[in-house]
Amino acid sequence: MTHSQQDQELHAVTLEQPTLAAACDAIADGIDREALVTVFGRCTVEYDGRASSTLDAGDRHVMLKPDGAALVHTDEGQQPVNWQPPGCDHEVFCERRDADADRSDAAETAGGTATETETETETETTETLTLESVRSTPGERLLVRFRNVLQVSAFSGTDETELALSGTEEDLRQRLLDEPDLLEPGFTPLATERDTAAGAIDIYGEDDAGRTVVVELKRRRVGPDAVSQLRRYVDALGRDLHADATVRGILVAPSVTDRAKRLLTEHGLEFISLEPTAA
Amino acid sequence: MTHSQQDQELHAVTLEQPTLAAACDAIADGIDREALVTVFGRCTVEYDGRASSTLDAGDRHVMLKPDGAALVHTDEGQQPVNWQPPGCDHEVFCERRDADADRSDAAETAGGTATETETETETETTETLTLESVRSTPGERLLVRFRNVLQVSAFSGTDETELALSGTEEDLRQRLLDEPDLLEPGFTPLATERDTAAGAIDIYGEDDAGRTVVVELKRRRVGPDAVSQLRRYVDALGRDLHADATVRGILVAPSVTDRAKRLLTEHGLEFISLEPTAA
DNA sequence: GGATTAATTTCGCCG
DNA sequence: CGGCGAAGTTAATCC
Repeated sequence: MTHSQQDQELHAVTLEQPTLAAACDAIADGIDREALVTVFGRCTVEYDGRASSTLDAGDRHVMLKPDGAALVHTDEGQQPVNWQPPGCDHEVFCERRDADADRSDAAETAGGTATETETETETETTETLTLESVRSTPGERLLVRFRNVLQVSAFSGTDETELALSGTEEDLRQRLLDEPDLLEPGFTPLATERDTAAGAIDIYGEDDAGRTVVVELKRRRVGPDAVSQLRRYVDALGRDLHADATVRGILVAPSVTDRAKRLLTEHGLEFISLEPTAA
Repeated sequence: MTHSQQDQELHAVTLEQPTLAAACDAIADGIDREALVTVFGRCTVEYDGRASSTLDAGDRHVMLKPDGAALVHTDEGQQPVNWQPPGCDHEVFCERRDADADRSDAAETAGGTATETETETETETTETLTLESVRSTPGERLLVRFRNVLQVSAFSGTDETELALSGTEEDLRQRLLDEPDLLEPGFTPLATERDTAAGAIDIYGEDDAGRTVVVELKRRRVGPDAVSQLRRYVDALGRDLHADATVRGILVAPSVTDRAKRLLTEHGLEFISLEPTAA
């Protein structure tokens, strides 16, 4: 438990307004030490892998995690504008680079007089700091190129705790298994995750008349997709069992949309309103 | 265009090892100035809203965005361990708080001698820095309580750019519309997003024999859910049109899983392999 | 590693 | 604001 405790000791190293070379060293050191590294500054971003994307120059916050994840955040949105999943190798390097290569904010100079001769034809070279995160299976690559870095930080710490979450579909399942009458009086659960040719049924059981019941659980209000899912299981189970067997399909969720309600009716399926947690 | 340019000028303010009071002031100031604020330190996290969760003390990186988003990141994973969507109000305050309230790392003291009398019964009060992000519709609240703050930063900048992304389902749709023969010779697209009682069809058209065709597009390998979706649209369209109309359903994707293939066959649906981008 | 499905999914579009 | 479906979804679980 105490091995490499020094590496995980809580501390943070920060550089403000560093030169690109100094930023590069600090980032490389942070990656080596398996710290959580953040970089803030003006950058462009390129991604290529499952899809492809480019992002022109803007001010963004980049986070490199020791597990290989990379996150590029703008000042808006919960989701990063670009990212890389855990399992990547992070690299950082400085290079002299032709400034014309990413002239992303040069377009704003429109409307000038025709006599303007300020078209910059000389090849300005600028130093650039590049972050590269690569993984395979599937092969994908993220490139973040900074021309200005305002801050670099490397954070170390420990987090051995696990999130305790309630209100999930699993909670709803337990609630129904603990009190099957919540579905309807006489319902008897026989199996969970029962496999069919179309996938696994959440709860498989029978009603008080001995009819087979397929229960599909959703932790929140459901739409047409959940109805299709239930229908798929009912169909498959009907095929798996004797052809003449009656199979009831019951969707359990807090509520359904109108369209879902209609689809349920069309296919002879039922709905029971129930939430993951009581009260 | 130049209004409040000073507010958006690129800069970063950082405090290292601040007192909780100083951290509180800096965070409050950053929120006021609509900066992107980050806090690193040891904290506990509570969430209550669409679900509920608690997280014991650990070292984490918290980001507060000016649009109201909040992100709590550990050193692992692409996803934040806790978060709040855009649209929240961020608040920060310091308070003296009973240390027993969250004694989350006191459990590690096991294995001591039986004569230990160090059980801290005196009520230690500790100053605590609390971040609170709240929104309504749906009502949900995130609480992050720090007992130590190692760093606070406030970042300002501009990002007017938009991500240019390719390899999406929209690309696949355009590819098929530009060259309908990629589906099959003689296919004629008639509409996109054609509405049915079960939802909108990606591409609606007819084959060279005049039969109605429903095309469902997926940018990547598909499983049973996509087959269900296609089936839903074919069923609905069959109901919408004359009862005797023949409706073909074609799934277009790079590939399908075995189970999906089986479901397609069972329901008389077809599959064409095609990727979002050529080559 | 692939398949399947949940998720505090998030996000965008549209009525 | 709610409904609906895509997403470079991510993440967990099972095989």
